[in-house]
Amino acid sequence: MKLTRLRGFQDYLGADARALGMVEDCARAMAYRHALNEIRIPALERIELYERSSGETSDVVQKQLYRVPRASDSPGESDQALRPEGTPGVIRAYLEAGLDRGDPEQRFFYCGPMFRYERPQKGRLRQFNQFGVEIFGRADAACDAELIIMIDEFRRALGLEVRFEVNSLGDGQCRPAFRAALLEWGRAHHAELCADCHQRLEHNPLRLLDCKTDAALAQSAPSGGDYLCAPCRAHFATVERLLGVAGVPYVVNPRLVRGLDYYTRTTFEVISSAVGAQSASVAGGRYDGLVEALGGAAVAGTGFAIGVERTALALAADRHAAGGAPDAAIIAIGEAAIASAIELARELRAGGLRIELLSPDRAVKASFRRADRIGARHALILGDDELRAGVVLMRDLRASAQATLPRGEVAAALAAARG
RNA sequence: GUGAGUGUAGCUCAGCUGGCAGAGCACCGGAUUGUGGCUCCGGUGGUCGAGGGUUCAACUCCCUUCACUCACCCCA
Repeated sequence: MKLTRLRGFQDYLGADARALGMVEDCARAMAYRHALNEIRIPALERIELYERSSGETSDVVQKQLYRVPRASDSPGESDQALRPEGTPGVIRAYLEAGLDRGDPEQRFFYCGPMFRYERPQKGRLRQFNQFGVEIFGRADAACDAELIIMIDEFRRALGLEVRFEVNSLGDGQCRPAFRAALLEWGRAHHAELCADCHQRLEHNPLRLLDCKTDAALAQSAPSGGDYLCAPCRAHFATVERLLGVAGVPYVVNPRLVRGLDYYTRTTFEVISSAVGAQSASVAGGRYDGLVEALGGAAVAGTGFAIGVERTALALAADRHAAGGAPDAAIIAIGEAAIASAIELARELRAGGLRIELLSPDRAVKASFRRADRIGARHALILGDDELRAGVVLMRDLRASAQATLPRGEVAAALAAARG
């Protein structure tokens, strides 16, 4: 029996871990600029929360939920699950704080791990991180546009080339007609549809539109845009106009759909190439019916979630290859020098420098090799001679030059070398 | 849940028609007793995923199984 990580769970080391940190840092900076407030919510919630937001019969609740027992000695039916996404938990917290009746307009962001029991593939793990934004109490199209513009700023900061796809799903007024038209079309073409589409016809007719088996056939299906009512049409037109003014490079994809009824109007995804088939690195949209469906007041909602790992996959390697390297590695030689080296390290770190104190057990030659290996810009040698004279031997490992400096001048010299 | 591909050193991989288990990188040491990278020399490191079968002989062929990867499904 080997102790390996579980299927669908991942370790991140070195540059891979730095890439995730970079994505999260960038997203936090974006959230700060847009005056969003952090919300921290539990990873474990009642299963009922997800049953009510996604539907008891949905695949998500039926098959993909990580159900956990209350305690190891209480077998039987579990009523709690690890969160598969952030939105229901955020709404639950929003309602529990009474904000829907007190102060309904709220702007939140959150970041953390989500869990879905699925077959892993590229860009799809059983534990993954999402950076999410949820805005409540804003029904206007400007809010939808600003969310997409926010993501555009985020991806530009990371230097990512992506494609924005947007669509409008309509609302309770106009969607039923579209759905009915799709059903009718599906029944008329029943013989031509693939086996998967026969399932979709029963459970989720909107998904007929993104069939991969016969994309040409799906093209001939009714298009949602033709069924939008006047208010939905106006809303979407405003979103498009504002995106155009902001210079967001988007395309309208009429086949971009969501399965559940509380999704309304604007929906969007950010598509990254080089991520594999799971190419949507950000997904979001308007969900005006969801707060009410979870027992709150009729408050509009809109938001998105960034897939942190998927975004990191799309990052160019050179964006995060460096960054872990210390300004200096300290090599202490001899018993007396160790305490002094620790003190030197403290002084330098206090000045904001990145310092690694190497093991004094290693041979000097091996210490230099180590300093080089971890990418240290400098090696600082502290032995009996230097100790006596109150100096440090500072070697520039890139330039292969070295000089003896008074201890007090080392920090400034290292900072200067940072450039 | 379905399909395909891949499992050999820490990593990336080679291994022919079945005949001694290999390379590069990494790591450790030496050439250089307080000086890295480059070079040279040496060394550590193997359940060939696992189990079974065929054979004088299996990393190699056959069966089973497990794991990983990609894709489908799904994607709230």
